[in-house]
Amino acid sequence: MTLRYLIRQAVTAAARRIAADLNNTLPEDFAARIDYTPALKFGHYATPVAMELAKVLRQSPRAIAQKIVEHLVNESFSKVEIAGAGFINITLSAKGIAAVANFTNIKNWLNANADEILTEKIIFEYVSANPTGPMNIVSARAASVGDSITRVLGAVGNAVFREYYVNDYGNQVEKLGLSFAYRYLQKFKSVALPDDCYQGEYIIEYLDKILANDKIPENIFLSKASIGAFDEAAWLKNASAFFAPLGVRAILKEQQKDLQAFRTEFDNFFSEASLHAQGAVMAVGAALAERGKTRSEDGAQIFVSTTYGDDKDRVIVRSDGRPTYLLADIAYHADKVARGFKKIIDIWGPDHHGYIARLSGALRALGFGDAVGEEFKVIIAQQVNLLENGEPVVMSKRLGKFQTMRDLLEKIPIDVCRWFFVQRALSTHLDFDLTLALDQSKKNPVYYVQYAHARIHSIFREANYAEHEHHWADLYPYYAAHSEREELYLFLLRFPELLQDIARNYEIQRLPEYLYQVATLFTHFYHGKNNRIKDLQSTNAAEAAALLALCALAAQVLEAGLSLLGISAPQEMHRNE
RNA sequence: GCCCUCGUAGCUCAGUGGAUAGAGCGUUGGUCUCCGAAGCCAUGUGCGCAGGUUCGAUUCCUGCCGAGGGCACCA
Repeated sequence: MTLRYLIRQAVTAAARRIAADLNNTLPEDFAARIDYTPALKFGHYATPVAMELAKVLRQSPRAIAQKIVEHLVNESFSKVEIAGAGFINITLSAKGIAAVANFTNIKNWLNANADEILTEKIIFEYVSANPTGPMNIVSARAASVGDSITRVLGAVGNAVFREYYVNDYGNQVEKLGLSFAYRYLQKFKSVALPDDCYQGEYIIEYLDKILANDKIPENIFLSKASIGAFDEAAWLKNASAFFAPLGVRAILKEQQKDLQAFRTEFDNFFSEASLHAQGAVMAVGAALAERGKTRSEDGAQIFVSTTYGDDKDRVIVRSDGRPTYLLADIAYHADKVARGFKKIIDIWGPDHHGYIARLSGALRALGFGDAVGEEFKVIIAQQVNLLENGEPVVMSKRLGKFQTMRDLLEKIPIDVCRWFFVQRALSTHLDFDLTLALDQSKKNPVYYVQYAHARIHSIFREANYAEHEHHWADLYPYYAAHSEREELYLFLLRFPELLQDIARNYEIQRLPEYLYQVATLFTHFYHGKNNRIKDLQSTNAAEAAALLALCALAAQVLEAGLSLLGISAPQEMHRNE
């Protein structure tokens, strides 16, 4: 249980009783909002519930607050008072804190709090870059954020399945095959690469690997002899079809390597082509038609997405009979529903935001979302601007400039990359300052947080402390009334509350913010005159032990938090100069 | 034309509708006989403009101004 949960239960119960006394009933899902106080002098937590209920209960906020305060006489609270227009400020007693802090290890505590939020079977799709080239910086951002959010979702008790959708079907793949074919042909003949082919040099690298490792069929294989007289158009067609799947495979493999280097794991790579092969794509089109959600126009089949708030209806089967990408995507998401997921969350690139209305409309047309607890959510990953010395970096590989996820990783340490990407809300444009990430590394927030963690371990070394279990529930008397200790301790106890919030709103940027604050509060504690553990060890061993336990809690929170962000928590820091 | 994101301190940005709006960088000045100075302390008259909803708006809604991105029977 978390402190906030304890208070919410008590305040909500009090509010219900007061409403009942006034012959009023609060909605079933009513729960009092519990906030943090701006400063400890106001208490530990605060609730504006009296002000929120003033209208519905037809009483003044202060009158309601007064009644709630009377109902909150409870051994868990040492002080409950009204402030301002009707805030109720709550100070927990040592007993109340002990009841919550009765864990001996932060990870056990996180697991024990799973009942405080709705835990669901979630499928989380992110990155899903086209298998037609190296991954770009937005993919790196989506990888960092998506991976961290899934770790948080898991940490608070959800079953999360991480999936990557591979667009290994359609025009783009055909173009990829054609690009390989032309690059192969170019080895024997001077021929220009068509404009609609992938221009990147990486195609040649992958081609050379394929030529070296795969068996090339006779009708595809080229030599100086065969190049003399042959049907180039026919050959291009065959060669494209041959190279396309091999190209996809090779590129996907490289993407997976990059993702691993980015400390991003997936449970599954889902092939779009497999949906087409099963007939699932056309089947879902038929399902939409059966439900009366489509119409025909010029031989094309059109999904009436305007019924669901879209700007215009969308083609799902072209007039030539081929399905559009949208229909495949609908089939893919219908497949997620069929697999039993209750929450479907996607991170998409900035060019896909127009797709949200039509896809969520299609899911609703198919019946998903009618049941309580079913949810489809799309988070748009906005673009990333790379800056160097304050100037935008031109995104052109041809000019030898910076562009890919791998380029980034080669230049910037992974811990810094991950931190920078999760530091800002995914839905906002991000300026990634390479100069700041590198040159000002000493002022880099990620190092500040890691440094705090390393410093705790330095204390452990100095104090000859061996890590073991602690019973923090009994130690609050050592922390109360010492502002640096108490602020640190109470802030650390918010950790699971924060993770629950992130699991609900996906705002991962709050985690680095919190960790930075933990590092700051720890540093304040560390510099406190009465907090010198080394001195206390000879004068008051029990107090020294209590402070070591506080340090251990801080270290556990920092380590757990950094780990959720895919960032290392070193026990010693070394400058690279 | 429509859609998305964003206008908060000199700069980069926090701030799930609440009590004196916060950090970092930069500036200036202090600070290592002391568990790590990647630290600490001091130093600041800022929510683009106009309405609306609300007991209460930086936060939600509408309009305007400004910045960036996106709008296929491509994927």
